[in-house]
Amino acid sequence: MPKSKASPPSAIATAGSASEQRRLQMADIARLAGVSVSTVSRALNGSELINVETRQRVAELARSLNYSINLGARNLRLQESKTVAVVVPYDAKSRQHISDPFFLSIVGSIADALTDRGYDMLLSRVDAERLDLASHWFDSGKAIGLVLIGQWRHHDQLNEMAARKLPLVVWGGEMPQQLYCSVGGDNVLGGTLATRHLLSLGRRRIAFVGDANLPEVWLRRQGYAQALREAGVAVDPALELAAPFEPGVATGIVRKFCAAQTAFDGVVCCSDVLALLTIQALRANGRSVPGDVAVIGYDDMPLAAYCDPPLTTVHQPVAQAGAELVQALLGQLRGERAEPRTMPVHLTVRASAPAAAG
Amino acid sequence: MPKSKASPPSAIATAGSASEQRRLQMADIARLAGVSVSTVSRALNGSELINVETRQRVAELARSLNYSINLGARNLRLQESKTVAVVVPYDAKSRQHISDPFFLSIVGSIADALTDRGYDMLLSRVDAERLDLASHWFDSGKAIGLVLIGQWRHHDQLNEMAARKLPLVVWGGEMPQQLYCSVGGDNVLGGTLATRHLLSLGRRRIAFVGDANLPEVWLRRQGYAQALREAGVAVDPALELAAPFEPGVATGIVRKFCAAQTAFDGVVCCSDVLALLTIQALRANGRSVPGDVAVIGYDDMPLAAYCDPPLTTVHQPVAQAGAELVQALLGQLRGERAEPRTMPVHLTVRASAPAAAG
DNA sequence: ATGAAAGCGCTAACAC
DNA sequence: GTGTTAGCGCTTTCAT
Repeated sequence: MPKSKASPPSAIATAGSASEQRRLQMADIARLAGVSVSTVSRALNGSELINVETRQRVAELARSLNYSINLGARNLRLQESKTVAVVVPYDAKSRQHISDPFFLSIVGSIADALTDRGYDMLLSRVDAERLDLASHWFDSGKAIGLVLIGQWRHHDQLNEMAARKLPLVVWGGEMPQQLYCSVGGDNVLGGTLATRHLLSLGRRRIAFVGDANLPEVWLRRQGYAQALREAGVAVDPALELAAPFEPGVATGIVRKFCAAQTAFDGVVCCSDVLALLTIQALRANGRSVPGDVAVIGYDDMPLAAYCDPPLTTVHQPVAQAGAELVQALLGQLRGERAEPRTMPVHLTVRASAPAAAG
Repeated sequence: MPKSKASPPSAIATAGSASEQRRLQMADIARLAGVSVSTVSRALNGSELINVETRQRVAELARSLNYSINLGARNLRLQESKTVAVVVPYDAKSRQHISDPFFLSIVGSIADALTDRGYDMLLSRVDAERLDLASHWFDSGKAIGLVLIGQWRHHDQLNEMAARKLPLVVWGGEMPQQLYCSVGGDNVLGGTLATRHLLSLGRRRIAFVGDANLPEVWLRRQGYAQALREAGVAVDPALELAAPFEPGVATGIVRKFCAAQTAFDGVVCCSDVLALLTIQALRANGRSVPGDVAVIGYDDMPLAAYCDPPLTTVHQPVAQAGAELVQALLGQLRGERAEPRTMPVHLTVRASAPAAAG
């Protein structure tokens, strides 16, 4: 059985006195203030019922003793928990953690949005093959809902989770027959903008680098193919390279592709990191960027402007992303129907695929 | 008052049935299994006291209903909470969030270490000027301890927090008269290795870029100065540039420095991002890297190898960092005296400051 | 305006 | 081996 209720006087001594410091609780504050526990509770919650003078005295005492309400107990009583779980999938097979700067930026953006609204963020990783395990955070009451970063290959698992009425929002692309709420950039538009830009530079042999098993990449490829068709350029499967986001795995694949005979004068990459890998591989083969091959990245990560060459890239609305994701989740919790949301993206033109001359 | 204990039969229906789904609890499982709540509790916790057959039946039932123990209630009862708060300070003045790839890598590393040991991670940001506010997570019982990423300018606040007996570990450098437990790379060594390398390339006018108000940078500068002295090169204050980590603020400062008359042929930067900024500024001024100026970064961020030129940089032990930080924190919680820990670093040589010829 | 008491969902000592 | 019961620290109804 836990520590007995009785406690030595030293328990209420100021911080740092003893090495065995019992956590302060309302009863202590109540005793010191000469009021009841309920009064302390009300005072600390700013209840109008309590005399202003008493309220301030209690608040002052609590602050001076560094007392904070025990949120576990409060939440249990109130049946709520102001905590959202943010889940970053990782690839267990390649043992590669998802450390793409873009995903980390999204996490930062969510952290901000949650903080603004007074929520805490529980950050965890989950095997990308078992996205459904993420529901644990909800089932155990630790979090009131989930934000998942990316759909990966498991559109189906996500649909099941949504069917289970799990409060869930996913950063990713909007797919046909989707039951869950997704928030993401307009991937088709992104693919189109990048491809059109390369076409406007006179490039005709345009490669596409990214794993089309992922919904977001699949959509970007739609945009890519569409832009090519618009321009009367045939889509050539030989120019499509299925490279995953993890640099460790992608490096070899990209190098082999760039060293092969396949001729191309432009590349649309599905992340800035992939663009960087591609540029490096091209140069290693004596091809210049953007001279021989113009390269476009995706995400517009914070470092994109500081690379050499600075990356032309599809800018994703990271700053808004957090707010949108959080808003969608909280809406769902209020019982609103959570519609998927696709946000506009734009092309940020830099040196790796500069503006057309003239 | 919260929902009454009485509940309609529908409450125990399988997931996804109703839109108003009450959370399952032990009492439900107990009723369905025809046993008492304590039996369920024991069964789910794998107590040897319970009949194997009963235990499995209960476990099976719980799993099939997607039941998870309410951790809030469990923690309240057990007086523990398997949650660690990881706090990333941000610069409120410049409104710049700390998004340096290195700090994010450290967060990832901590996430792994915590997951391995069965702990959850509460990630939050705090104003770098008020690091002491981070204690809230502990005081409120949400977390059993704190991991702070970086000391920033507030060695003093950290000392106070430690004096208050807060379970706390800080990623950063070990300073004189330090009361808190720090874990970090050997910054003096890092500064020395970088500087010596530049000296070995024949460089003599070596600049140092970083804000020496930060303990880690201060230590690196010690190493820098020491290496110069060893080589009989005078330390020239004109070659020291106080640039902060935030790219937004640093960019202008670095550009001005590179555009000025000050002559230098080597630079030690205190982060890879600063190195990138420096390289860009140098090139903008018609100076080549590493030809005219050899540049060394710090951290060896994941992208360092993919930049152009790939960065020579001081490699920080990120992978170990999480494990060390977590181990130190848990040790403290077991009452062990938490000694600061300094880990070795090494230089990763790449093209921005290549190996000496021959 | 304040206090007494019940109970949030769980665990574990104590019965049997 | 299983049930009964008393709290963990808090909020809130109800009584004063």
